[in-house]
Amino acid sequence: MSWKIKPSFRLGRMAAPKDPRPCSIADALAVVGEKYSLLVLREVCLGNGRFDQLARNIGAPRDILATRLRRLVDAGILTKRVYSERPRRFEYRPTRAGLELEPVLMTLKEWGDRHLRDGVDLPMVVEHSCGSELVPRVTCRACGAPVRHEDLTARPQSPGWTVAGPATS
Amino acid sequence: MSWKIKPSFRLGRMAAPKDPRPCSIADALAVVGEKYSLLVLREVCLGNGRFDQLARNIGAPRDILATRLRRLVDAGILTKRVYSERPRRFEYRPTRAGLELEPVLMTLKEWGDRHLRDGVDLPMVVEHSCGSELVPRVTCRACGAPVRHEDLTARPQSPGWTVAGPATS
DNA sequence: ATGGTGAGTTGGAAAATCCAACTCATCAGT
DNA sequence: ACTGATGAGTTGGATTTTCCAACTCACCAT
Repeated sequence: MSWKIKPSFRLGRMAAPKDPRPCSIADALAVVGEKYSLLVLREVCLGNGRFDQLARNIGAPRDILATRLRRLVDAGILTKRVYSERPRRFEYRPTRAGLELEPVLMTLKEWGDRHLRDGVDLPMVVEHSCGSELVPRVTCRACGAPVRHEDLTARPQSPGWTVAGPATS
Repeated sequence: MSWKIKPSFRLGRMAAPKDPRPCSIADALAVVGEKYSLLVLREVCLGNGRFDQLARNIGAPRDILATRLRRLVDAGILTKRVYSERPRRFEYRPTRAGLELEPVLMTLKEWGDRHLRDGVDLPMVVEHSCGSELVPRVTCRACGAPVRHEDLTARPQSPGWTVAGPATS
């Protein structure tokens, strides 16, 4: 019998690392990127923080929901608090860090409103304290201009970052 | 032998619908919420649109990556274009809709920078055309104020939306 | 004693992911 | 002509997650 040499060993090719880039996007997704996690946050931000409400409103299997809640509490995004002793009942609420994810949710919602709404059912309306409907816009903190792809340049200063220059279709 | 009656039938309890809420966040996540999808978008926005680059930079299994790319192309977020006949080679690029997800990415990145960076490896820097480092901020389009949870009120006008009032930890 | 609610847990089936290796076409070097 | 490399995937099998319905446990109401 003859041996087939593993191609990986023919030349000492390095094993590919899992996520080569030190990236806050990847890290954030590792925390809130699993299925249902952001929907949990949506509900919790709306004040619907009880297990059964969450299961119903999100449509998530109860066991999965339970593990997501554990994870989000561990990650410091949610807190679990007792709202009734005897019978013991709990409620999940967003922490500060959790609330600060709301802009992400709103930005995603706005994208969905523009690209995915079919005209049949209207998007939910969120009202801003200024009196008008909230249409979130992502701006540059320094100059205040809306963020558009054309205005961005990635600077690969941390090692592990290589870019090929801006891309447009 | 005695029958155990399914509790679901004891009282005519309605089967729980999958996602009861008509929600743009849920819809958006159905498109870009699967594992790796947003990382693909990150790379593609950086101009790294080739299969092997994507696989390396993201650390995704090649088969999964292939199905994600198909999905993102189908959803109109990416286009696949030939950059070389003979040998036939392809490249993925963001569409307009894809580019418009970049603010979501940047907002997520900013959250990660603030909450997840450990000080060991620095966050990647994105430069805005105004000259300073981009720190994205989500604002209300109407009044320009930064979006904070305290200033938001959900108006459940579409059916299926019930909220319990704002929540804070 | 029976039923209901809230917050989960359990067990088994179904689906998705992971991984290394394989394909196929083409080019580059010797 | 052969050997090796590159790009863009595909394939088969093991592992991990998800899904689902039912079950638990504690308490309250009738």
